[in-house]
Formats: sequence, C-alpha cells, structure tokens
Amino acid sequence: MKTKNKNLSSGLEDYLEVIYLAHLNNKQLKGAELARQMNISRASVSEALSKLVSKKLINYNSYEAISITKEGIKQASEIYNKHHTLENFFETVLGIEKNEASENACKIEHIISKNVLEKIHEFTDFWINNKNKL
Amino acid sequence: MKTKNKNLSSGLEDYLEVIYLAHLNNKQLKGAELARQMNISRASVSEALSKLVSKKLINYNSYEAISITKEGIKQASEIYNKHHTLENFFETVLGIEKNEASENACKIEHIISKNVLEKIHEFTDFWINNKNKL
DNA sequence: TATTATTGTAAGGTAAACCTAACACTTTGT
DNA sequence: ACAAAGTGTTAGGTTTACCTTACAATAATA
Repeated sequence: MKTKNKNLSSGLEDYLEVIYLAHLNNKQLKGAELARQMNISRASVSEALSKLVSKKLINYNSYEAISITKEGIKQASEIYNKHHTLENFFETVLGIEKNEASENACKIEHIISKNVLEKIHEFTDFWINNKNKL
Repeated sequence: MKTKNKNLSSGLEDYLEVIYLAHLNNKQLKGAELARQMNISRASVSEALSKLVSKKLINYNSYEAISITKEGIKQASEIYNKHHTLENFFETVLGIEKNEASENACKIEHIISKNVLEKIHEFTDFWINNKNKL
C-alpha cells in the first residue's frame, strides 16, 4: 500500500534542476542531451523522466524537448536557490574557490533543512555588509 | 574485477560513528544494542558489521562487544570532528537550536569536503573572537 | 528518398541497504 | 541446570538507481 511521496529523491532533484536550468536559458533539452550532461545512460534518463512526468513536474513526449510544469518550476527553483545560497556562502564568506564551492553545494542542497538554509542566507548578507568593520 | 574501495558509504560511516562513540565512553556495545540505537534490524547490523570487519575498521566476534581498530578510530574521529565542527557552526554562528543543528550535521558530515570543513572551523573560531566588535 | 545518425525504450542485470521470518547459539535468572 | 530472554545469522524479499544490449522510432542529410 504505497502512496505518493511528496519529496523527491536527491537523484530526481538533480534531473529536475538541470531541466530547470535549460528552461531558464531557453534551451531545448531532450533526453539524450540530459543524459550527456549528467553522464548517465539514456535508459536511466528515460526512467527518471517518466517518474517526473508521473509526479507532474515535467511534460515530456518522446523525441520532443522536455518542458517543466509550474509545480516543477516551483520545486526546482527551491533547490536552485539552495544551491546558490550555499555556493555564495562558501565563496563569499569562506573564500572557497568556485569549483569546490559548487561541488559541495550540489550535494548539500538536497539534504539541508530550510531553516538552516535561511540562516545561512541571512548570515551571508550580514557578513557582506559588516565584514569591513573587522 | 572489484578492488577494495577506500571510502566508506554514508551508511557504514554512521555505524562506525556510533561504535566510536561507545568506545569513547567506554561502553560495551553489542550488535543488538547498536541495532536498537540506530533503529535498524539486527540482520542489517549483522551485515554491516561484517563489512566493517572486512575493512579492518572493527574487530568483532558474535556475542562479544564490538571493538574499534586503530584505523577505525582514525576514520571515525574524522567524521566525528566534521560532525562537531558543523554542529558548532550551526549553533554558534547561525544560532540554530541544538537538535536541528545536530540533525543537519549528521547528514552533511558524510558529504562535505575536507577543505570546506576546515574553512568552517576557522571561520567559527574567528567569529567567536570577533563578533563582539560588530 | 534512402541512408545514416540520433533518440528513446524495453528487458534483464547488478549492487547497496534495508526488511522479515525462522532458526541457532549464548547468557541469565531462578 | 534448565527455561526464558537475548543475540546473531541465514535465506529470501523489496526498493532504488544505476547499467548494457538490443531494438524501434524519428530526424537529418547526401
């Protein structure tokens, strides 16, 4: 007796994030291209896409470009914001180099709580405005 | 042609961490107790313990207390330090409540890079010494 | 348009972590 | 010392997320 689980797995979040990015950049994105970008087999992408379709986060028909739904955008942008907040904190406050900042953000974005994220965001803003006083 | 993988999975790191804690507190720890603490079946713990034994991170014989090896201590203490550094940062710098700080640390400790961790540590120290100036 | 390239999917497989049920072994308490 | 309680392992399942191989469908191009 399994019911729909509201929360996406890290994996599905990753797919959705790439799709969202393509959407932001007005890039057509097909399954094969997604597979290339994520370094994952076309077969696995195919499976993942049907999950995202059944969760109504994307629309997709074979051989057409993937499109993201309103709800998909909502969820993806949350993840994407987390990514940015983390990356920004790592770079601006901790002085981590962009690449490493991004890699760490990519992993942490899926598991950090909303509240901690907010605090990190606030702190980064605060830091930018006040670090000169130290 | 599979060779030994140097890195532990998150899961095995969790087991090792609990074993390490018992070691620090001079507590005898048997598989069944470990299962209880981690809310996992005895069967799963049994499997996990044989993996840790084969990686020479613990010593273990049925019905005896689990003991951790030198290498096990080395690896566990690294994870444990990460946990502490993160928890401390969340509490001290971000003002997160202990429980949430710990929960987030538990997840992030397995995936954050060593370098970022060090920077967080340094920053926390710096913050403690200088926040009064703001 | 015929051929080649690209794209998508189905089938079947692997590996990791978990589970329950059943059974065997060990320890404890009376 | 023996029954009850506790502990450990095995066998067999599930789920998730990958994979390869093989084939089918579509698109691009000579």
